[in-house]
Amino acid sequence: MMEIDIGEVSKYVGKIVTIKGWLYNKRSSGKIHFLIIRDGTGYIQAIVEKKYVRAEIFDLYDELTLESSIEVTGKIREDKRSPFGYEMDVESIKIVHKTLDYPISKKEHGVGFLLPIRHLWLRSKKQWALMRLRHTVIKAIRDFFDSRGFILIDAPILTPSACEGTTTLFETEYFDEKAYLSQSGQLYMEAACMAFKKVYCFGPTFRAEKSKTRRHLMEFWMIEPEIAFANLDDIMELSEDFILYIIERVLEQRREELKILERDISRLESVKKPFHRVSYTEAVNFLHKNGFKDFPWGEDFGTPHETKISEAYEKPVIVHRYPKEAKAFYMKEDPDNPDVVLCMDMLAPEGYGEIIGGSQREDDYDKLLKRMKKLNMPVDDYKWYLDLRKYGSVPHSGFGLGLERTVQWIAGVHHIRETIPFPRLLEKMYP
RNA sequence: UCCCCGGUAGCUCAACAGGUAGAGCGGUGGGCUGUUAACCCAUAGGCUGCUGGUUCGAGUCCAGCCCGGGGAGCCA
Repeated sequence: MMEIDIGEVSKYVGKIVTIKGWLYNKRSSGKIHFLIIRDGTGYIQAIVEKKYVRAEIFDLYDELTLESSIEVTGKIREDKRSPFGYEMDVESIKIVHKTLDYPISKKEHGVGFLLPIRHLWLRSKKQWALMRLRHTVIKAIRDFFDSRGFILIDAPILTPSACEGTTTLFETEYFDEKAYLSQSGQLYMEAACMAFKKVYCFGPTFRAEKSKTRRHLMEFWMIEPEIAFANLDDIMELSEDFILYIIERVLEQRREELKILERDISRLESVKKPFHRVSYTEAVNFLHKNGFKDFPWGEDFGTPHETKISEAYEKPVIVHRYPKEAKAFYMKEDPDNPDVVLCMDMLAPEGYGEIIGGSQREDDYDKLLKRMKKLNMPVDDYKWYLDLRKYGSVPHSGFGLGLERTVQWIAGVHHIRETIPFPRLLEKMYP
């Protein structure tokens, strides 16, 4: 008997095949039973009619509980009445393992209930769609950089000190030394781009901030490209192409999943080049006219400000050239205005917040050293980083994209915790 | 750390102005030959988060505590 994946069912119309999976739902009208089966690759409705199958097969319906693992054999048929377009006329059913008291029912559940059973929640249809979407976003990210000649350079996860010095880090032990879980691979990418020109890293990132919002995770995945001889304009351009590439791929390959997620696809289709670009100063003027008339120039934007700015546009918006004092030490001063630095943030539309943060890096040894000293940074720990400005320093730029924030926006889900298989939340890491 | 909201059946929620604790789903038993979170009938299931207070009477009002949620800060 031919065994198939449900995802390939359209190739087997008229054939008798076996499907191995789990019972997702069942319904009955007495002499006809409907079994909704999922196997991880898709969903199909299987029909068990009393007049066509042996009594012991027909009666198995009563024993079948939701999420029991089963093997079903029958003929595949196209049928508009099926919620999935295809059906199987069942000839035989084998119960592999009978599930008792599966906790997730067909009605809605709250997160307090679902999070501790994330290992089971992943089987639900919305989570199925989300993880498949996430997979495609990751694949698109790798293909984008690969197709443009970038080299993947993995950054270390155990690091001796903070990269940016602002966020709280997870501390651990490295033999007799203190070590921290990486909060960014950027500094290492700066070293790597001097060896490979165009590089990127894609790995987990850890931030021990006590953030308790629907946009924060303690552990998330970040993609950080870094390019030698690139300036701020170059990476703004790159970030646009990058986001467009991801959106196009998702629209091409994940229509079904977006439908399950009830995503308004027109919002994604309207994302076209060029994105809106505004300077920090222009954004502050905008805020002054839109409900934040006392916002002081020089302060970093908070969430309400970012939301206000992003809601003014139907596409992502890039805000560039923030005040120097509000930004990280490594950002290059704007030669046209020493109060601002050559940096950029990309804000997703619909209030999903910052998905990209990037900058041109300070490439002047003396200026960087002076800045680090002014901020009381442990300069000795950064000797290797300063070396990059000592031996053939060049202008270089890069940015970081938050994978889960991007998936959250594309999928249109309310909370970021659903965009990663096993979310690490504030004081919560089970399962 | 601060602010706001919540905690009632296994789950999701209701209970007006303080007056015997309710529904849907899930469970159990029965029915139905095209169901779409199927539906119909019957049935079991409760220390209303905890402690104390006000009251003839508290799920409801008050105080304290515990737990959960999401918002600020910080960021992707």
